Amino acid sequence: MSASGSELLTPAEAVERSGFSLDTLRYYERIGLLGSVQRARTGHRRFSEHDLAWLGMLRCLRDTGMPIAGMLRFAELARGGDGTVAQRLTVLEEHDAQVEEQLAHLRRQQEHIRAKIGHYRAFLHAEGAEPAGQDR
Amino acid sequence: MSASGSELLTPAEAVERSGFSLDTLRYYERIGLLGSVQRARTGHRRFSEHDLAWLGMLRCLRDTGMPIAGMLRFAELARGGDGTVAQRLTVLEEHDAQVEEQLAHLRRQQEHIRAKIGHYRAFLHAEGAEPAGQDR
DNA sequence: CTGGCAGCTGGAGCGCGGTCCAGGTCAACC
DNA sequence: GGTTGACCTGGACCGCGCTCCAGCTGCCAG
Repeated sequence: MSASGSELLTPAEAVERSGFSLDTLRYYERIGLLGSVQRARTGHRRFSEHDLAWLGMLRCLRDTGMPIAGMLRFAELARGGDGTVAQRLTVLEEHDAQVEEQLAHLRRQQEHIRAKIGHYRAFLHAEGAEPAGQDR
Repeated sequence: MSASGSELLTPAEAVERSGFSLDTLRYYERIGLLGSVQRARTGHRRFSEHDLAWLGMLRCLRDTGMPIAGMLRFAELARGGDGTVAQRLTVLEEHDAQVEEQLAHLRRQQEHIRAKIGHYRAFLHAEGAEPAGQDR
């Protein structure tokens, strides 16, 4: 706890830097995704760089489709300290595999979309070249 | 029993082939994503191959993150016939671009996850090699 | 004739992930 | 002293995309 007392961010700054809304930050704290945010004397939150880094991790997990329950599990492990690193590693490895699957699935579906696009283009091309009837 | 002068599928068959639940098929029909499914005399649905193909398209759009409202718009265009092909093409092209963004974003986030995994591995490695140290 | 089963309908309910709101506290500035 | 503005809290509410349910019909097997 040696931090230079000045590295703390106001809620507004944390919103800006994390990209989460203030409501979401409060929500995450409430459900335990974000532990023990410091407070100013007034009761206002003060986010540390550490908090911000953790929020970056949460964003990453969230954006790759991990549900809140999963993030919560990860958060609890993280609170468990160094002893849980192996478990956290496992969680991330499994999640990484799921992300890989997502990517593959997305690419496959994208191919279908592109095939359809090609089909539509061909149709329009044919129609333009051979105006079978009336325009417009 | 390849009866099938008409190739119509029962609800159960449609569920199996489309991968959507029966409730979802009914829901899609209700909200207008799936127009005019035929009925047997008993009132039971009979899905055509055409319906199944359309459901495939819907799955593709849904799985790539298009919201129901977007699919609905696409469905309405599709019901509009050949005259809407150009608009449908535009919709799909835009959607394809969004899928591309999703892919890029997912890949970026995956890199972060992998970096973290690397970090954890390094930690475990160091700990295993040099068990006496305390850190933090 | 009797069951059982597949499917029907309209409508209520759910899980997720936030988002919004009323009512209040402090600090600072005019 | 008064007003503004950032932030606080607990709890209600929301939009999405289904999912479930009660109560019913019709068909086929035994």
